[in-house]
Amino acid sequence: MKMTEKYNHKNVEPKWQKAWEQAGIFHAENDSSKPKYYTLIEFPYPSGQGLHVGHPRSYTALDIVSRKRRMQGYNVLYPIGWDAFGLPTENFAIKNHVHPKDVTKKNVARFKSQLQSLGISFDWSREINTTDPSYYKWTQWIFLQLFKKGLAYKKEMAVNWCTSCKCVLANEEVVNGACERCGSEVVRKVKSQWMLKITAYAERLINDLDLVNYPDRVKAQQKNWIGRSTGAEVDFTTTTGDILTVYTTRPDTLFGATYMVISPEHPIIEKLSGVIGNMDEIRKYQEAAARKSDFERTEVAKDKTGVKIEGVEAVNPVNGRQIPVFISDYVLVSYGTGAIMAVPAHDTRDHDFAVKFGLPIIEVVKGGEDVQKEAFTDCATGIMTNSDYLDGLSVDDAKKKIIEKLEESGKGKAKVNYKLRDWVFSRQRYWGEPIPIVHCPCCGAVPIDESELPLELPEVESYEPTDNGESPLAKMTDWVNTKCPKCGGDAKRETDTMPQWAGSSWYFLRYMDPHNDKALASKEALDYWTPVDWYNGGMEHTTLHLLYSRFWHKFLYDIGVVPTPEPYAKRTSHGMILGENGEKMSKSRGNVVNPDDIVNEYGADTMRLFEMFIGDFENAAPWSSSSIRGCRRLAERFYNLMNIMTDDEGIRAELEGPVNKTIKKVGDDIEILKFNTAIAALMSLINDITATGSVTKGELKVFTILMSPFAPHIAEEVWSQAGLGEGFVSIAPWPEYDESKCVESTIEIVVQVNGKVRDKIKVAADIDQEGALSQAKASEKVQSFIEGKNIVKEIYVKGKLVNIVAK
RNA sequence: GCGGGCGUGGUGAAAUUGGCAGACACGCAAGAUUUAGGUUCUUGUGCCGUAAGGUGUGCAGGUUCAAGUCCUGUCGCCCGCACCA
Repeated sequence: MKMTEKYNHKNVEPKWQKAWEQAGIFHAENDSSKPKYYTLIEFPYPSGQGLHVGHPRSYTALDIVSRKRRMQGYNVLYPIGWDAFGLPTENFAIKNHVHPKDVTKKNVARFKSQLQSLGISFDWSREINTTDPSYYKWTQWIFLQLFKKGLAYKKEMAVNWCTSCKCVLANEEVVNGACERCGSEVVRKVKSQWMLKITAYAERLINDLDLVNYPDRVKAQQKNWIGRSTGAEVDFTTTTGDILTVYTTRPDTLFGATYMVISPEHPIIEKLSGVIGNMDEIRKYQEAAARKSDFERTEVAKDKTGVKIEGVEAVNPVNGRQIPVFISDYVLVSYGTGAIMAVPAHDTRDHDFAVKFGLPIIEVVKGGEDVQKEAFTDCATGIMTNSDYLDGLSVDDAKKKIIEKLEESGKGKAKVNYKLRDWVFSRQRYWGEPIPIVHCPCCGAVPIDESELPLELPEVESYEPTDNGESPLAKMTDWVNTKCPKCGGDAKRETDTMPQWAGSSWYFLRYMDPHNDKALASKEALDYWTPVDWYNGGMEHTTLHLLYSRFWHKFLYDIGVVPTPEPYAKRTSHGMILGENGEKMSKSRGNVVNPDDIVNEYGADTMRLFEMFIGDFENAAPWSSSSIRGCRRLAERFYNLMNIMTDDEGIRAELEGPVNKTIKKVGDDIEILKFNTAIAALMSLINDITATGSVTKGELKVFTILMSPFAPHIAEEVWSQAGLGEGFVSIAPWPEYDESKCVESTIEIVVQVNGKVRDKIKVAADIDQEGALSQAKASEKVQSFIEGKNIVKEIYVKGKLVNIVAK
């Protein structure tokens, strides 16, 4: 027997990476008779820090799936690219006086070599980069289509302004009143901004969640974010004869409305300024509210403030009662109509306000405690009262009836509202896709001709954002000054750029046909590959990227570009890898693990095995520098099996059960993301094999195939050194298991007396109840526990246990 | 406040329809071989107890022959949203 050398990952891993690349075995075919399978991971942002150990967790998981699919005979597309526009690169470029393009190039090169050292079976021939003009040409093209359909529009509005990035942020990018990226304060600023009408798709973005296989938590979070609510709009007439429309989800409580509140920005205030008696006071309140940042405005939520509008009252349309109108910043101008009817008896916020301002509280739903003390908000159980024709009805019935009445009288109607806002799409920065629009004094906003795409970023001297909130592009007069595509007159280019989310909203389509210069992808490619079969990514993208890209995809579906209403058939999410101390990895905490060090010390296979073994894939898991050795041991024990290999091509009888069970277990577990238990099963099998002191060639062959998705380099090495088969194990057929071999002929069943385990007996697998019970009762141990007692009941669970209940 | 999730050994974690709690690892202990910087192998390892046995999945109840799993209550932690009418 020839002793193999000690396993050396430093030689083996690069060797096979090169061999795979040369043979092109991971290239997806656009023209294939095989069934297709499209696996996708969120393409990375090539940051200056290099790869994080978190990246490979997701990439390895879908690599395992992709490799298994190839072995099962699928034509697999598992692509990779770079989401490379964005602020960190731009900020680095500014600081170091280099072009963001060069920074990106360098970062991409580093990421690429790091990823390639992990042996992930990406199809590198389809690599894309969002900052490549041949790519962003199509990002701009999609924008133009959105513009043409009226879904991209410019609007003067209060936006989130990051004081440090000097840039507008989408609502989704503001976290607790601070910039998601840099943590600086975000203030409101009125600016003219490009917007995308994602709200037009709100209903479909909710409903079509039924068409896809996403985790419930992802669906719930998206629904929550879109925030659909049903209710009614009700018109209140003011004593000045104006109409004040409110939105309410509780039209049933209309008889309990004792005052109204409008937001400080409500336009009716200006309209009535001549009539309002205390305009000075109102203005003061408006100014104070405007000065507050989002953060303060929500943080100071506990104590309600407001001012009563003197000289104007509103009339409740159902009972003609006159009620006062207040302004208060607890009512948001951006939601509903910016005005509410206040029902303090049945809304805690209204209750707080009413108590503070001494306003009447009228109970209209019976069933609570004293509404003077606390609002009764549980609408499921209550019965209407003090509400004229609604009295005695349930809340649900009352809602229906009042809406009917309002619609009859023309004073209101049923209405659905969403929390989702339109997407603020402008950024006042350099390193993004230029928005392909020209502003003409005569024609307004005019799209540039599609033949002019891509509209490339001009070279600029300085990327510094300007203090007045304009993009650095605004200083490029040569570029900015142009002719109107419509009338030919002097005009100026739009100088804002698109947000980082633009390029990632459709990138999965480009992978299908990445070099196409006639279309974002050919129709044939789109028809063949769409939808993505399995998309894995982080939970943090649920309300940003995932929602945005679903929106774009639905739009592309509507204009006939893509063949499916949803981009991703199945979505899964990985948990974070934490530092060894259980905290999030960060430089400041000093708990960062560099993947390069791990690959260098233990090898990519060990790194892959460990990241999959570390815990439940969907939950966060702390890194452990000692546990990783267990995975290295598995790799070495696997390699050393070659030392005890016999020429027998078969599988020995005593290992048929374990081998077949492991094939089943590993295969099944990969499908449900249980990589940790799949690896545990492989460990068990190698324990069983080594316990016999030898391994047959046939056994090693199966074991090597099962190992190869997890530890592909070492599997390839064993495959070749031991002469287990032709070609690459990476594309060898996935083994079938024999169900009949998975069941043992004799099994051990547990014998309980009164629910406590007293003995275990070996019986034939097909034993019947009588046989099992009589054998159980024959056990000495069992007898000692039932002696002198009456057997009241006997339970037999087939193949599992016997329970004897004795008193 | 709303939505989602979690709580199991010294550690990471396993556990179809309720059916042997702790698979598989890490760590630790003892032993063997042996390399003398971390190797490999064997055995043991939830807790109490020499043992028989008892006990044990955040806590308190309940259903059941049988509960980590189902039900009720409660405590603690994490994530997302949040004055959304």
